[in-house]
Amino acid sequence: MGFIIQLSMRGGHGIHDRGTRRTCGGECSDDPLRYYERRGLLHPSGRSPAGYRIYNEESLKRLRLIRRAKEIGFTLEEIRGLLDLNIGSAAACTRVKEQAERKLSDVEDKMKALGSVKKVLKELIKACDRRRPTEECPILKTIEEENLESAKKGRR
Amino acid sequence: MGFIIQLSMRGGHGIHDRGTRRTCGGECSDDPLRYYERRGLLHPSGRSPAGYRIYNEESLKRLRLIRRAKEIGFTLEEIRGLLDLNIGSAAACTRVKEQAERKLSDVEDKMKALGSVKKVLKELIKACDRRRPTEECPILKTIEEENLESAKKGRR
DNA sequence: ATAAACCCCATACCATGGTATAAGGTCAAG
DNA sequence: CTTGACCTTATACCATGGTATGGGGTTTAT
Repeated sequence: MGFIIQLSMRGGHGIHDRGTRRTCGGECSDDPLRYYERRGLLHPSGRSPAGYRIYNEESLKRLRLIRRAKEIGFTLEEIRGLLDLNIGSAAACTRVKEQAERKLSDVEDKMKALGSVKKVLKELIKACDRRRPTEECPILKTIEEENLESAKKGRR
Repeated sequence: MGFIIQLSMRGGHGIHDRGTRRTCGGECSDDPLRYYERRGLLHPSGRSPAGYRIYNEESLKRLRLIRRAKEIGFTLEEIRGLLDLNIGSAAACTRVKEQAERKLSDVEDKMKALGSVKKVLKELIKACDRRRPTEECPILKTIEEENLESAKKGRR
């Protein structure tokens, strides 16, 4: 029924070859998987008689979801929250959407903060170009004086 | 000559009052100062006979520079680099400007990446609104399938 | 049957920017 | 001359998302 995703690489026992790296079917490296398990994001569907983790198609789907969500910018904690909503249920949709909206507003905040920073940096660089040869560095001089409240407010 | 910036707050010895917080002239709390010292960013100009750190006006200027630069988004390592260029010297200006330009390009990369993420999130939320009541959550469904190469490429 | 290649677990370590704690020394006021 | 508030040091801990190491068991190919 279940199949064993090809896992690890960081051989055990003594002087084994430790340089090699393998991925589970090209899907991911071993340790993050265990790390996700510790964090409560992904549990194997069972264990083989020898104690090896067995993952099924459902786990694989979960894993893909985890990695997509991570790319989108959700933290592992947030992803755990999403997964805990019970993926299949239509009722969870509203809460998932709320999460996505929160994340969207986070992203917008971060972009705004970065925007202020960008403006400051551009001004600093321009000041450098206006500098006369004997003057001291206007970037450092400006950084010392500048009031960056705008940039600070942009932060979340 | 030198003066002692009012430092700490997290009293020592036993059952002292540990709740109070004081700042060095309203400038900063104690421990970050020591942390910057360990990281090589800010050194006291000397020590009092009892071994207390003594900071002068120059240190204070450096400290303000550190904090501004941090707001702009430089890491402590980068700031150490800036400070090592020898602030006063006009010759350092070119290198400082180069750093600022690198940082600007970092910031632009990050904004681009966030832009992709934002687009994806908006699409997901819209998909939710189009959902018929019996359907399962389109966000989770989409996350499972979505190819986010564009978002990945935007990363630095 | 033996070695390579893989798995298990527990623990420690990485960077980042600090905060918290313990166990003391110093200093000024009362 | 004691008390409280401040300073010193060293070390451990926080979150975040993992990677590395050591010591051992299993499975597979030759």
